[in-house]
Amino acid sequence: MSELFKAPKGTYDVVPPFSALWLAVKDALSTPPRNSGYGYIETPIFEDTALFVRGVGESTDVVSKEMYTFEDKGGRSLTLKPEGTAGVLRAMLENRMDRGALPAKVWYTGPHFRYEQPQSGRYRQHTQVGVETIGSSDPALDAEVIWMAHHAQRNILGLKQVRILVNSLGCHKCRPKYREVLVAFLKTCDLDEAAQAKILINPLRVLDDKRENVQTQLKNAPLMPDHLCQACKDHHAQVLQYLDALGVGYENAPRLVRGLDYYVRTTFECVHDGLGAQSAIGGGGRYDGLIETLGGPAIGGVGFGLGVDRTCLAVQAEGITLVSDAFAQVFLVPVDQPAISAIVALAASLRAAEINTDIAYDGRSMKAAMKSADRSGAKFAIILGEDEMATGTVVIKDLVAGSQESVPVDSLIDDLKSRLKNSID
RNA sequence: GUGGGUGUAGCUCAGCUGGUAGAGCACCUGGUUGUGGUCCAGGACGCCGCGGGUUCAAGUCCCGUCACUCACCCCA
Repeated sequence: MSELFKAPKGTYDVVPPFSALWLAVKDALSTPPRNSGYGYIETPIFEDTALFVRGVGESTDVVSKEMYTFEDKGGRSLTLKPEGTAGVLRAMLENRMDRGALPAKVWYTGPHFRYEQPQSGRYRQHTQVGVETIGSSDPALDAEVIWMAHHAQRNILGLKQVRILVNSLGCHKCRPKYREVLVAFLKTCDLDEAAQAKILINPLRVLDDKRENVQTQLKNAPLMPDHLCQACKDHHAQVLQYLDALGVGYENAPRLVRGLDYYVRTTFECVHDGLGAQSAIGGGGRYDGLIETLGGPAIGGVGFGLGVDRTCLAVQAEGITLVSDAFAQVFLVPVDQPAISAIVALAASLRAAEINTDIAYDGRSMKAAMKSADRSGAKFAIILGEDEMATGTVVIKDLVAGSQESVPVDSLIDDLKSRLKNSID
């Protein structure tokens, strides 16, 4: 026997029973956008490398060292998408969605790829549910996006240990001025090489350095919210006011910075306190200016990306049960060989009637078949043998109560439907 | 990219100071006539991550490597 293959480093398989949770989480995260006027969009898993270089920003870690870039047989440089926004905006522009009714709002889900050192909650392939909106600078839209994340996490999934951190990063007018003030301050600090390098690339990122010796030095650092221009200040105040009105509990996080260069004004991150170091289960913000950078008109946009993998971890960390582990509602047990073909046919008709049905295979003993029935999580076992075939009946056994009775096979579907309905109440 | 930890049956793990492998759970089969979840009996399943070295002898020591894991960094 030859050696088994393993999933590539930093990747994992979504398999039962975990996959049921996975699907439920994807469904939950996409419910608010589906209820808020967002259309579904699906874009290629790879794009021209230049799209990310220009869109996400050359100075970001994502672009400078984490991209899966390759050349295809036609000599094109392509990159597996490391984040969702650039590709979706490209598609919206290419499909002229900027010319129609604005704002245009879309949601999407799919895998993203980053060449990183794997760690708990950090993978080389991870899945996000995201939204992007273009064509509005209304702070109500910023608030809507944040509310959707909050609603999905807090209300639909029932997560309790999530916090939403909100900040404003200013705009292309006020940020450069603030940046100078910040750099001047940082130069007075005693920082190591890594931090010094960040001052040159993006000094704001020094602010969210986790190391204690760095943080203590930054105690009196100038903060962006205190240096916003009037327009940004007004916008931010509006967003916060809407969030209050919507009942979204948030924390002001004046040091929150995101690693993607395109964010402007509103920036937010959803962190979960039960996850260890990789605590961000979602994040997003406004990216006015990015659409122009990608060749589109001078219109604004806001969006978010919510991590499916990390949200699953959060759900598990809180011990929340979203889905039952039952694989079937009804399990068919043949008593003897002749009953097997009858079981196969009966299963098909129950399944066609949308009753979740499974059967025993391989002609094993009835005891083994009953054991499988038990394990399937089904509420009822249907037993069929010689006697039943002769009389046109089947035996329905309630696997929880242990009771059983003989019923006519003709009315089985209706019978089961009412029994299943009753057992839910 | 930088550090720490771990790598033994499907899963969780035991295996003391080196002498060619164990438990629990899970799985399969039985416990006479067509019945599960409890119980009893039996059974199958291990290149002890991989490669090299030391040794008469290595799961056990040394080196390397890969993978997993935790943290920095970064982010979902």
